[in-house]
Amino acid sequence: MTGEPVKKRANVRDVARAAQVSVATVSRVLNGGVRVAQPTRDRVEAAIHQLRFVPNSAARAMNSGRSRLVGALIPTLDQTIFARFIDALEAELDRHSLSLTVASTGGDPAREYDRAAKLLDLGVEALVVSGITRSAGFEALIDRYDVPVVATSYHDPGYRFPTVGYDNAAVARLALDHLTALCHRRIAVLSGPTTFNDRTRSRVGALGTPGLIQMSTEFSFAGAADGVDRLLEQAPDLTAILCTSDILAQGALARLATRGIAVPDRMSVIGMDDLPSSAHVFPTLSTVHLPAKRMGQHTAEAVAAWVERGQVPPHLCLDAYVVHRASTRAL
Amino acid sequence: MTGEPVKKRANVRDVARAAQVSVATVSRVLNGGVRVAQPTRDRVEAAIHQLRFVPNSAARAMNSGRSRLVGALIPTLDQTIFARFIDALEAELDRHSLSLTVASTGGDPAREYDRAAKLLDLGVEALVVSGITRSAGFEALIDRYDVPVVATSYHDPGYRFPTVGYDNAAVARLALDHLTALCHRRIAVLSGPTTFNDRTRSRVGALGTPGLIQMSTEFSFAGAADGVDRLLEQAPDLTAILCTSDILAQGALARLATRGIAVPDRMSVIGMDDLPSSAHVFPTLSTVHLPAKRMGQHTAEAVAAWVERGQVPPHLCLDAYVVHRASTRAL
DNA sequence: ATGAAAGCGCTAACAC
DNA sequence: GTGTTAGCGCTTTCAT
Repeated sequence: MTGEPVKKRANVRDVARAAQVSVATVSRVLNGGVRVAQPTRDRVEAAIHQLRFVPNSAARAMNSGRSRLVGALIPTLDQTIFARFIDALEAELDRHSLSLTVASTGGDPAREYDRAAKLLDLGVEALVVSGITRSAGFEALIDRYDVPVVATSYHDPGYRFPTVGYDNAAVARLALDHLTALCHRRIAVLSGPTTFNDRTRSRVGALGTPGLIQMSTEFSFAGAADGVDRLLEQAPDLTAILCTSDILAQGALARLATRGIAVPDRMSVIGMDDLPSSAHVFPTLSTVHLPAKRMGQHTAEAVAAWVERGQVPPHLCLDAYVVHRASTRAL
Repeated sequence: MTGEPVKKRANVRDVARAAQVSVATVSRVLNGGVRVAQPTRDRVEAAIHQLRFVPNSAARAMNSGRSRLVGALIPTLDQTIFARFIDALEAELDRHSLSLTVASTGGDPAREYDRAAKLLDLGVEALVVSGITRSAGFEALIDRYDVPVVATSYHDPGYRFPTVGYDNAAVARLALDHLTALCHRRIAVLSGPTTFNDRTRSRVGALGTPGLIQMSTEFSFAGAADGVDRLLEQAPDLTAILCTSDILAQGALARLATRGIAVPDRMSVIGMDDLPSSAHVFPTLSTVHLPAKRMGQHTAEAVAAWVERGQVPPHLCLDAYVVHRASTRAL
């Protein structure tokens, strides 16, 4: 058996030969910018198509120092609000010919550090992270690799890395104002754990009004159900529950329904996030709209401007607003 | 100003020099396998730590032909069931030191082709796709790059690429059997669009029982609401609605609540997917559990075995089962 | 405008 | 066991 001539992928050399030019010229037409005579360029392009040539991205990355890879460190994909963000981020990065590599951290700074290191070793050109709480070594890591970092889901002009997100404290106040404007006074705040979660912490922290009952539970539907039970036991005369996320609010809604407590007649409920489902649960959920999709797009723009043109993006505060639906009403 | 000596990243050569060995030896300790004398290895490792050496992955990829990158083409991240899958896939791939690069296709084969081509150019070692419907050129593309492909969310032993998923037809029948066992006879099937979606098509197709009313709507809460309205108009004597996904079922539940139709007293509703939220909506949703998380783990294992050891994975059918909750009951 | 040639950082033959 | 050396496929000076 004569070994069949394994048809290898064409490389610049093959293209150069076919187009009767040098590899440098091939490289020039590959990467725009430089001027190449039209006839020459045509010949090269013909050869590229004919040989089905596709530049090897590892080789390209090695020489140019550009991997066209962006890494995203998210607490979890398994949560609508982050998934929406990532979905939009990916779509927009693609428009800049950048690919998105994801890594989940479980919201744990130590894991974030590990995964960041791996992503950096992989050669990502930029990192997208969530919130502003970092592990100790993170900044040193970034300094070492000298790579752009954009922090999301949070707006903090004082943060070392550019932030693209919302003012979580303001978001919480928006929800509270909505309830107080509806004359509610006996209000409870139902939140997820604040450990490791600066977004939740900011939201809860902004609600330091005396008279508010705070309740922290596991971040899940089940957690919300449990939280509602404990809340009702502790303060039977409650008239409104402010949840720091729609997941919690939806869980609370379901629990209240089970317990036969009419919403909004006997209890008002408001969430934050404005998940797509929130407009369709029963009763439809009043909430603070957070532009996760736009955040993904803006983040992609910020990253692209930074890696493509070296423009460090400004901090960006996306605005949130209350969506008044059926789960809240005036007392 | 004398240009500050920009401290470049150390490379194998630097390590070799520091450890007083050759680059080949450094490479050997970097990639296990070959035997290196312990004292030598110790010296090399010391040098690596001291110089904070991290192998350049582009260079490594170029020489070894291994990028350690896996690409996933999903219809959308912005849907819990896919997000859960990706979350698990990513976590498990990480355990094999593989990174996950995602690309969303919107469920459109043409876009899938485009994104696949980009991912392949990027140098991914394997591709994870959803379902078994591919664009015309897809297979040719795969042949050209000769890269492993694993199809998910679908089990079809006859498919060209290994599938890891569930038997969608059986899943649908499970739901139908549940309803008929509860003596329901006037049953409607509410599904999303079947164009481009072979999973939905299989589910609906398996339900060819005469007497079933089929209704296709947009895949969303709003679509479900609309579908319920049309269904009720068309067949007021309906006693059960079988939805091809929990999203649709939850939308139906909300709509029925709005219309004052008691579930399950006047209408039973069953979904498919078993989203985490389904156990907590009101009433809790009966559904067919689909192991999205386990699918992610198995898919990662299949991919890893293939790229690491050349083992083409077998088709895998994960089992689904009915979860009987409060939204269905016997007539 | 184009070509020649020098690497980029690493792996893998092949030698000793 | 360890070292030498030749590339991998591309980008990038530097000539011409």
